[in-house]
Amino acid sequence: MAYRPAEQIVHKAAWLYYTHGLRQDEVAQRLNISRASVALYLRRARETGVVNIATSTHLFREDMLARRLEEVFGLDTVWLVGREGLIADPAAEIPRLAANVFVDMVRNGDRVGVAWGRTVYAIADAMSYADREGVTVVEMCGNLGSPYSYRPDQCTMEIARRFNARGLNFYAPLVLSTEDLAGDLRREPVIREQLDGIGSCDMALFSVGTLDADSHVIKCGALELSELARLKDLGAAGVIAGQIIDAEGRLLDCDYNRRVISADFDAIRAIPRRLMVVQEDEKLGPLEAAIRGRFFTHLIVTSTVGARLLERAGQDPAGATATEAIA
Amino acid sequence: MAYRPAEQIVHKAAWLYYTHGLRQDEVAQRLNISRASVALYLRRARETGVVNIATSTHLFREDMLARRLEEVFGLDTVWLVGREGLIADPAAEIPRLAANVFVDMVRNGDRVGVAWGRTVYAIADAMSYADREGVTVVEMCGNLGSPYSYRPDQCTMEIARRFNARGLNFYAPLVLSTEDLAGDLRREPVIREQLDGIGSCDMALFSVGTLDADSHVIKCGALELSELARLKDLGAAGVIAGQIIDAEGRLLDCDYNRRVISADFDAIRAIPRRLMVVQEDEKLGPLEAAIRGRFFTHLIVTSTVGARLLERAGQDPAGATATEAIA
DNA sequence: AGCGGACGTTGACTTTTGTCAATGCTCGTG
DNA sequence: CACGAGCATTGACAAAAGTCAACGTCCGCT
Repeated sequence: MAYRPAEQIVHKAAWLYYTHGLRQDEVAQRLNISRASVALYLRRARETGVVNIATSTHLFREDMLARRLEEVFGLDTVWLVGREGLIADPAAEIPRLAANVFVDMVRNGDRVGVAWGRTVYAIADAMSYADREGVTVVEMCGNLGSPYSYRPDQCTMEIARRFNARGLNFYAPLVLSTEDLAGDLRREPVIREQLDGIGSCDMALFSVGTLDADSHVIKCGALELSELARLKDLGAAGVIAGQIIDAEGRLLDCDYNRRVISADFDAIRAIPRRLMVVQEDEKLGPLEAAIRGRFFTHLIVTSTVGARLLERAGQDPAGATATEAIA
Repeated sequence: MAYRPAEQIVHKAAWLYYTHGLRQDEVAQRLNISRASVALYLRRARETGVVNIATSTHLFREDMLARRLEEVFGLDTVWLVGREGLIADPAAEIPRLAANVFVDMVRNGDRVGVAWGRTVYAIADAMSYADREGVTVVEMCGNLGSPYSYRPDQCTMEIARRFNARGLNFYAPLVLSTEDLAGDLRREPVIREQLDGIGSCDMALFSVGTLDADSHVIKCGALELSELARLKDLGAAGVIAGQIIDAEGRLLDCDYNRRVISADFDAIRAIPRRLMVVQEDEKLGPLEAAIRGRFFTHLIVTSTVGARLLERAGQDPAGATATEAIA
C-alpha cells in the first residue's frame, strides 16, 4: 500500500503522543507544526485506525451465568449484556459490544466470513477502523437487493473497509427461481471457488434469523410470505446464512433451501472461531436451533436470553441473581 | 478470576468513556461519583490494561528496505527503526516498537515462549498491560542468577504479569558443570515436560546474543571468559536461548552446549510466529547466523542493520535512500 | 473503645486538549 | 496567467481532563 506522505505525519504524531507519551505541544514542537494540527492529526489517527483504543469486555463476562452457558453448551466464550446500568436498553448495547469483540478476534492475515442481517450491519456500523494487514472478508451467502436495508455485499464491503481488508463478494443471488438453476450456478467454477473458500476462513461473524411475517428473509424478499406456513409445518425453526434450519439445527429439506446459494453448513462448522450475535430476545427459538446445529463457538446475547437458554436446557440459571445484583 | 467490586466501576467508567464516547462529567453523573474519580479510574484502566491503546507500527514498515528483507530472507514481517526524526537513538526506540508489535501478536489462549536477555527485558519493561485471557508464558531456557541484570525467570514472570497470564518457569539451571548431569536432568519428567512444551507454543519472543568479552552469556556467568577463544575457533557465531550457534545457525558441537538446558532448536522452529528483536548494530554477525538457522519469522532491527544484511547477502539495498529520505 | 495508617473520594485549581473562524497554500481550470 | 475552489494550517478561545491537598471512611491493632 503506497504511503501518502500526508499520512506519515499522522503516524508520527500518533506514535509520539500515544506511545512516547508526549504532550500535544511537545509533539508539535518535535514535528514543527502547530499544536492545533497535532490535535487534528490525532483525531484523524483515531478515526482511521492508526490508533486503536480497545476497552476490555470483561464487564460482560463477569457473572456466573456466562460461565454456566459456556459449560453447558460447550462454547468457547459467552458475553452477556444485562442491566449494568450503562444504558437503558440492553439490545442496543449488543452491536457495540460485538464490534469490540469482533475487532479483537480478527488478526492480521485472517480470512473472515460474514453473513448478513440487521445485526451484522449494526456491528459493522459500530466497528472502529483498524490497521490490519492481509485480512480478507468473504461473504458467506449469495446477494440480494434489499429494498429496506443494507445489502449483503455492502455489509461485507463495509466490514472490509474498516479492516483495511480485501472484500470478496459472491457473484450470485442468494435465492434463485428454480432448483436446477441454483444447481448449475453452484457448479460454476467461480461460484464453486467462492463456496469452497468459506471453509478455509479463520473466523466467522453471523446472527440467526427468525421466520415470521416481519422477519428479515421475508422483508428483503428472499422468501415469499405465502411459503412461510408450509415451511413451518415442515419444521422450520430459524435462518442461518440465508438457509432455513429445523429445531435440531439441520438444513431443512425444502424447496427453498435447494434454490439458495450460500455457505455449506459443514464449511461453516469447519471455521475455528465463529461469533454468533443475537440482539433480540425474540430470537430464543432460532438461537436454540443454532446451538443444536453447533453453528458457533462464541456468543453474544442479552442476559435475559442467556438465562432462558439455561432454563430451557433444564439447567437452573443460578447466578442470574448475581447478574441482577450488578446494577 | 474473581472480580473485585472495585474493579467493576473502573470497567464501567472505561466502557462509557471510551466505547460510548461520553465525557468524564457525563460518566461521573451516570455512575454517581465525582468527575475526579472518573479521571482516576480511567487512568487506572489505561495502566492496568482494561483499556488498551495501540498505535499502528506501519511507520516502521513503510520503506522498500523492509519489503526487500522480507522477500530476500523469506520472512513474514520486518520492521525497521531508522531516522524517523522521532528520537535521537534508533536503538532506544526498538524495545518500545517491539513491545507494541509483541502485544499485538499475542492473543487470548496463546502459549508464548520467551528467551531472555537485555533486549527481552527492555521489551517487557516497555509493554503495556493487556487484559488477555488464557495466555501462558513459558521460559525457553534454564535459569541463571544474573548478578548484574534481570534473571530469565523474572523476565518471563514480568511478561506474564502484563498479559494477566500464567508464567511457567524452568525448574533447572541454564548451564550445569557436567554433561552427564545435564543429560540426567533433561531426562527428568518435570524438565522433559517443560522442554516438550516449547514446541507447542503459538509464538516466541527472543533476541540473539554475541560472543565477546562483554556479551551477556559471559557477564551473567553462564560461560567462562577463558572458554571463549576456543569456542570461536570452533566456529561460534552467536547465542540463541543460551545455546551457541555457528555461522550457519546450527547448534555448535561443543562441551558448553552439551551442558546447557534449553529449548531444542527444532522445537523453536516448530513455533509458527517467532519474533526476533535486535537492538545493537554490533549484532549483525550473530543475526546473520540466526537467519541461516531459520530461527525467526518476524524481525525488528535498525535500518542500518537491515541495509547491511541485504548488502552482505549480495543484494543491493535499494530503497535505502528512500529510508534516509524519511527523516 | 480509641488510635493510627492506608486508602478511596472529592472540590477547586491548573494544565492540556478540542474547536473553529480566519488565513494561507496548492492545483486545476477558464 | 489569473482566478477560485478545496483543503491544510494556525491562533485564540472554550471545553475538558489532570492534579492535588484536604477530608472521610474503613480496618487492624493496642
